[in-house]
Parts: sequence; structure tokens; C-alpha cells
Amino acid sequence: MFAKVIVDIAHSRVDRIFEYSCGDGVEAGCRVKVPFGGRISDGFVIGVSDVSEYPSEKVKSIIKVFDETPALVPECLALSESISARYATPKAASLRLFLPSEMRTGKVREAYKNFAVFATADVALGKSAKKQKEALLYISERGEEEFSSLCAKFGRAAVNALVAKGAVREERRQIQRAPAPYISPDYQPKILTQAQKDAIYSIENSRQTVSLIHGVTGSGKTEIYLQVIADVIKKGKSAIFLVPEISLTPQMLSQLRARFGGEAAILHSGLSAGERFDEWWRLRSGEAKIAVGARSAVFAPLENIGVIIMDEEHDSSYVSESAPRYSTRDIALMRARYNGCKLILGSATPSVESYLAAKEGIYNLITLTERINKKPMPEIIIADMKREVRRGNSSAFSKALRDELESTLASGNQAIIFLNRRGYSQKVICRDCGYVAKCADCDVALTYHSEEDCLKCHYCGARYKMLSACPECGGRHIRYGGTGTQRVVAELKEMFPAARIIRMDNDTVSGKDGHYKILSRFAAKEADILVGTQMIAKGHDFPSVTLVGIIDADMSLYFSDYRSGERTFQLITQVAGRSGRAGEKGKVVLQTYSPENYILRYAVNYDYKGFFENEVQVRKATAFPPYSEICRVMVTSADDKKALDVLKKVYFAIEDIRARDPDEFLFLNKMHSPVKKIQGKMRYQTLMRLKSDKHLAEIYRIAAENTGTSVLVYVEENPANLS
DNA sequence: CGCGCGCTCGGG
DNA sequence: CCGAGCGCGCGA
Repeated sequence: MFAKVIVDIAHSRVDRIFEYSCGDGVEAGCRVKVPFGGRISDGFVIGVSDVSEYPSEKVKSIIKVFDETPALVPECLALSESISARYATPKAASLRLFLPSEMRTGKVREAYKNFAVFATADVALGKSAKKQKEALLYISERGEEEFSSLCAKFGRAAVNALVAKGAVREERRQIQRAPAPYISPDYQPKILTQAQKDAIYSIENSRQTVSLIHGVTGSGKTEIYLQVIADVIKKGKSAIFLVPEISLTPQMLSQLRARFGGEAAILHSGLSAGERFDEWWRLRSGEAKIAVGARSAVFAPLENIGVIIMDEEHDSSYVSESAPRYSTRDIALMRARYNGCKLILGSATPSVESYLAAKEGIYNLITLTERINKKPMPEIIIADMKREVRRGNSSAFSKALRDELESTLASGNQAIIFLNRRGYSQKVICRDCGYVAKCADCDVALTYHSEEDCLKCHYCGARYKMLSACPECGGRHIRYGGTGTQRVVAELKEMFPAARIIRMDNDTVSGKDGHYKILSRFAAKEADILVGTQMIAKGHDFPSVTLVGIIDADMSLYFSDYRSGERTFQLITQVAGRSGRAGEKGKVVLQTYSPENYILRYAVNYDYKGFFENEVQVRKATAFPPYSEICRVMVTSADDKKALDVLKKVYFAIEDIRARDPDEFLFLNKMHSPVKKIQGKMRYQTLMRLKSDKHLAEIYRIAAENTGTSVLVYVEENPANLS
């Protein structure tokens, strides 16, 4: 037999099939060890054959087969082909996506534990062997027990003696590490509303593969997902449930666990390598049928998939930030087509792109306008910060927000303050000469952190000593520009000395359950105010929260980016939804320097459709996505000259395309990236706006041809940010 | 003439 | 990707 092998080296030079001879046990999808170029490499078998196309005397044989059951199911092999074609990425790179990384390094394997198993009571025990007698009685009643726990109860010597006498057998068995800390036993099937039933009917019976559920916060989307998954499982199929990493909350976990128990495998960044491997294996073996997780869960080793769900479909974390830079939605659609199943996208604030597709009938649109509990959405009050400044208020808090905080605290309720910027101040500036402290390796201003009294770079994590004097002019008047979460907490403490405050941002969240720990402390009312960044925005129910303050609603508004309005609307809606979810009606105070902005106007009224119609008109008039494609080819390298050389090559290759088809290009240029350097690497880009995606494949190919170890080249389609 | 470096090419 | 092989330039 001959195996067609892709060696596990992600490089275009070796991105082709190599044939090796093998025994009968080798199947497509197995991982193998093979001799390659005078050394040994791992590889993937993507097919087997009786004959070889390569001169058989030159064919070498496989050294080792890692898998008894192929690690990759046929769908994975087919899909990796499509991914390689779509993103011009080597096959090895797209095959890797389907395996937990710890499986490739070979470090993590199955976990084993020793068990003591009762064999016979028919052995002679010494008269004084009291412990042995006790242990034997115990194990004869139980049948078996974990070896170490039996030793802990009766002593190692006694247990060993029983083993020696043959009364107890020691057995090594594979065990599952159990990464399911949040089990809620009290699941009660919820009664679905008519709107939810209609939605499910519509999804299951629509002509379209993709359904988009546009449902306001609290409209019961989750219950729809769970019911659809349950229906699919009942038919003997499997399901993938994708969520943005950050909102993989304890609540979502416990709902899934309660409803599906061990049938759900949960893959998230908090898992240890071993836990991840075990969850992956539970899916591969068919023990678990539901894969839940962030974007990488779209590669779950499932067969016969009945539905794929993407919650919060607009979330930018669905696009991979390292090669291959896949879009989760692309992959989900490929898998849905392959399996002939439905793809459900859900959001309270769909991306303009998805909603347009739904309006045009490409997606099946489902709109849920009512909240389950019939509660009105919280009232959003706009606080005009320009006026506050005119009145001499230089703090981060408007009078309106301060007043609302005061009454919230007085009534014993909780408040959330949102600010998407960690640290104390965004930058430090010399008042005398205007010098701004910057990172040595990155082209960005340093953020002052008051807790450690240091300057940090939020791009590379480097720390610097706080300045006592300006390094340029020696001046001692250092100004703190731009407010961060630490400064907000400091101001709050001054305003409300008695209030208990928790801060949640990248600096306070650490460890496996750091996220969960902070949120549960707040949920248990161990604090009155939660100050946090983006990570507090999603998916948590805090019944006592009746006030949400948005410190700087403009922050994302004035990025020179066609999507800034969309992002701002999404963020405000999401954060506002944290207020008043159970008890009394919630309030939201939205602070802004541009109260007249139309995005904010729509957000205040929760008018998604109004926002969408307006936004889509703007995009159409200016020919921005979804009415065009923005494509950026990034070129980064520590070597400035090399980066520039490659940039030119890439640019001229793309210019060639333009010469052939000038109408397709609305814009094409090459330039420094807005952030010129990150972690010591120079960043250049070729930016273009195209009428359609028809030349994208060729652009991907150009990038792939020019990328290497010293100069990295990659393509971003409609990038979420242009830094 | 010999060696070092950079480039190209093979690897089954 | 990594290493082998080859050609060219330079120093003794």
C-alpha cells in the first residue's frame, strides 16, 4: 500500500503530496511519522492507494502511525482543501486547524490513573493485618476504587500487601480530565413563546442555508439555539455552537451543562492542554455530540452535523488573527454546505453585511422584537460632555452620571461603568514641549498605570519607569492625557468613599477563572460598582444592576474606519443591555462630545433598522463594504529594507492586475501602516478598495508567494481595524 | 586555490 | 522548512 502524505511543514515549497509505502492499517486522516529530506517529520495521510505514481524504488516507508482511529474525518480533509484554496495557505497549515495544538507537539496524550479492582476474598491474611482486612472488606463491597484513594484510606503498605496476595488487582485505565466546573443541576425546560416557536419552524423549514436571527437583548435567542440543538441531537446528529470567547460565560456554560450534560464538549481558552485534548477526543469518539466554543470550535471533529450556530455573529473575534486568517463564518458555511445543514447567525445588532444579505433574501431573516419578560429596554440619557467642560467640569463624570450613581447607590442597587481603555491615562505628555512617551519597539504612546506607577505598552506589554522629568526638555510638568479604568476608579473613590468598587480589565483578570471570579463576586453583591472594559459588555445577567454609565461613547466613533459607526452602535446597545435585566427599569447614561451624531441618536432609541437603513445608504453612496471589498496586504519585518522591497514587489504585482482590469479598482496605494512598528517589526501595507471579490484569490496568491520567515505578508479582507 | 556566503533546488 | 550543492568573489 502507498499513502499520500502532506508533511507537517507549513511552507509553499513542500505543499504537495509525497508518497510513502505503508501497511494496511493506514487510513486517510491518520497522522504519521515519515523520513523527509534526510530527517524525520510528522505528516498527514490524505489518501491511500494500491499503486504509486512515483518510481516505487525511490519510495520510502512510513516510520510510525500515530492514530488507530484517523484523527481527521473525511470532511476535515475535504475542508482543508477548500481552506487552502480560499486563503492560499499550505495544506499543512489548514490541516493543523483541525487538531488541538497539544496533539501536534506530542506532549499531551491520554491521561491514565491506576485503579484497585477486587479479585478475591479467598486469601490468607495475617492475624495482625487489621488494615488489610478492613481494606479488603471495603473493596469487596465497592468492587473497585481509584488506587491512590484506597491507599489514602488504608495505607499504601496494606494495599500493596493485598495486591501481592492477589486479592486486589491493580489496573491502569484511561481517564477523562473533567473540565466542567459549573454544573447547575436544576434544569427546567422552558416554555417557548410563540415567537420562539415560529423562529424554530422558520429555521428548520427555510429554503436558505443561513438564517439570521435579529433579536433584541433578552428576546430569548439562547433558548432557540438550545431547542434547535436538542432537536438535532434527537435525530442522532451533532451540532456546533460558536460564541465569542469573552461571552462564554458561566451562565451559558451552566445552561448547556444542565441541558445536555456530558453530551456537550466545551472548548475555551481557559482549558489546560490536557482538558482540551480530552474534550476534543470526546467529540472525535462520538461520546459528545455538541461542540461549544470560540472560533476554533468550528473545526470540531464531528461527523453528521445537524446545525451550526454562531451567536453574536457581528463580533470581530470570529476572524482569526494569525495565519491562516480565516473567517469563522466562511468555514461554518463550508461545513454547513458539506453536511447539508443549517447555519444560524444570531445578534441583537447584526453586522451590516449580514443584515443586508438577509434583506436581499440570501439569508432567512427572523426578527424578535419582544423581550421575554416584556420589560422595556433601559432608558438611555445622553450627557453632553462639551457642555460639562464649558461649565468647568474636568472630571470623567458628567453631572447626570454622578447624580444617577448617587441614587443607584442610595437605593442599594448596582452600577456598571464602561470604558474601553485600561490603565490610568492613555498617554503622558510634557506640558512644556509636547513630548509624548512612546514605546521603543512599537509606534504607540505608553499608557500610565497608577497601581504599579509605571508606563506600559499595550501592544507589546513592555514596562517603563514613569517619567519624573521630560527626557526632551527636562521640564517637570507632566500631564496625564486621556482617561483609563484606573483613573475612573480613583475618581469614583473620591466621589463615593463608601462605595465598594471592582475593576475588571486585562490587568485584574488573570488565571484560568479570573474572569468568572470577578463576575461572581459582583453578582454576589460584594461590590456596588463594576468598572470595566469591553470584557464586561456581554452576556452576563446581573439582576441588581440598574445603571450603566458609558464614559466615552465617542471613543470608537472617530477612528478613520468605515465600520466605526457600526461598531459604536453595537457596543452601546450591548453595554446598555446590562442595565435593568430583572427588577426595576434600568437606566443608561451615555457620555459624548458629539451628542448630535446620528449613530448615537439611533442607539438611544434602540432603532437598529433606522441605523441600518442610514448606514447602508452611506456605504452605498461612498462605495464601501458591503458594496465593495476593502483589502489590505500587510508586510511586516524587523528589517525595514527587506520589508520595503517586499512591499514593492507585492504592490507592483497588484498593480499588474489593475492594469488588466482598471475598473475593478476603486483605490490602490502602498504606505506605512498607521501604526508603523509593533514589537520591533516595521509595518507596511498595500491598501485597496475593490468593486468585488473577483481578484481576491490572486491577491492571496501574491501574498503567499512573498511571505517568508524574515518578512511576513498576509491579506486582510474588510479588516476590523486598520492600525 | 580554497573557502565562505548566498541562492537554488530536492525532499517520496 | 532544512540541508546539500554550486557558483562567484575575495584573500593569501
